[in-house]
Amino acid sequence: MPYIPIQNAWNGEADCRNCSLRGSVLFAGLERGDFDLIHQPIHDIAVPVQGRVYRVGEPGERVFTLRNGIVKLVQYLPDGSQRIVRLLQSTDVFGLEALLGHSYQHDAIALTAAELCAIPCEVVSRLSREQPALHTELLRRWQQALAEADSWLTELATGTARARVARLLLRLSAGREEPFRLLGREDIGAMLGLTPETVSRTIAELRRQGCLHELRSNVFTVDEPALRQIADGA
Amino acid sequence: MPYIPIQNAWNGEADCRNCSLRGSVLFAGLERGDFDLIHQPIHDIAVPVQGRVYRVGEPGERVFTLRNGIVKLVQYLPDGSQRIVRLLQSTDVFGLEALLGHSYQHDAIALTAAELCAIPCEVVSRLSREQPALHTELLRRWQQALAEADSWLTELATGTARARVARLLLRLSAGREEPFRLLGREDIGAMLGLTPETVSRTIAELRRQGCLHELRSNVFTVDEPALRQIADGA
DNA sequence: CGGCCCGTTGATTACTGTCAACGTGGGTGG
DNA sequence: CCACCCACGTTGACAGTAATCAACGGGCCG
Repeated sequence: MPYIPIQNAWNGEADCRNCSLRGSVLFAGLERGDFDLIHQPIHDIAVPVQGRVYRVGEPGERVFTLRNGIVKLVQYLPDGSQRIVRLLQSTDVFGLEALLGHSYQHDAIALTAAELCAIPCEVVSRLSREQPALHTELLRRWQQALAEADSWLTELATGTARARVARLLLRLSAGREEPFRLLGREDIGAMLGLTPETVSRTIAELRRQGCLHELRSNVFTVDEPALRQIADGA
Repeated sequence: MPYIPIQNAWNGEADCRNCSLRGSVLFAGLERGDFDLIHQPIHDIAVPVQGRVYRVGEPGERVFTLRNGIVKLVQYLPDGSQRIVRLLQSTDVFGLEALLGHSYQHDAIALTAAELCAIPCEVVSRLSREQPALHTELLRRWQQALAEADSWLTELATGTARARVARLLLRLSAGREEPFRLLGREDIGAMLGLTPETVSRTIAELRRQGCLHELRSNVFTVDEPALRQIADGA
């Protein structure tokens, strides 16, 4: 369970002007000149599978943008059980609480190898003071996270195991036609509030019913309409 | 299930300068002069029990501050089942999505008689442009809602019915020594993802075990340490 | 090649949902 | 003002679902 110190995994200073993700990223609205205001390095970081970006309670000094890969945000209960409260993918921003001087409220752990930008809070604070566009973008990001949290609760914590698994599969396959690699059973369980065994059984059942086809080991395609029926309680 | 048009329940224009809640409210950081920038009326609204403040999908034109009472935010699944995703109390702000031009994402329904301020988005947008203090306060509110949503999921959607009910009771009694009126069994169920029957049984059991004392009908005091043990999975 | 982690499956138990009946308090209408 | 009715909480019996404990097999890494 390696904690990846930022320095060790450092790839080099990001060149935001030429960022391949500009347009969908936090700094989307900025002009070329605005980047001159950045006086602290923005790091481009590689995180291995299972690498921890930050830990709950750690003082928050940076905000992160995910460039590729999947990251989970995890919270824990006193009895040690864990719950995944959000899943992040490309262009998502996380660790926003750092901007308010708070410590991080989750463990952020990479589910796949991931690449991300670490932006010092000071940079964001300063730019957002001078650039209303960035400020609005921040609000939008916050609201997006909140909406995601609410629908996560409504969709993934309500109903039978079958319905919840179906809804999760729909989310994960979201639109794309291609097959996709499914997460580990334990992680799925932590998202849905189920045990790994129940998840495994449920997936097996969906596969037998033809809602789900396993191409290679743990790589699936979905029958979206069929899954949606189950998701909506059929 | 009356929808309460704002005009019908109008109490009069709020006088924010002399607001009894200033200090804890959204406009806390403003100076006296700032209020001169308000050119649209802020309404003080009374909402009866079960009154709907706004409806999911309705175009969002106002942000609300709860002065007293309890309001629930509800989301629905395609099969009609509902889930309460947040509970609001005095000084809480809701409907923030309106500031981004979004329609409301929940039904907001009063669980008790409630009194609240309805602030036109335009007022908040304008003030926040001129007043960094308000801007920061907005970010804080957003983050607070997000943190609440995350802990809601972790605490109230994880573990057995007993543990979840216990955690909810601890939240509702939160600190205060005095007895408090419990919500309806159906609402509790909608918060925890349980049926009203299971909630009723669980509460009866906690009462038999002495963790919970019913003074009057549906008015309780709690044995906090005992409840916390159960909440933490004992 | 061996061990280990992970997913799968079975058997059993515990828990929660469902359906139904009953009592009570509050509100309505006569 | 009283009677009635309805909504809500409670409880019981039962069915269905998920958790638990245990065993097994396959793939991957050392």
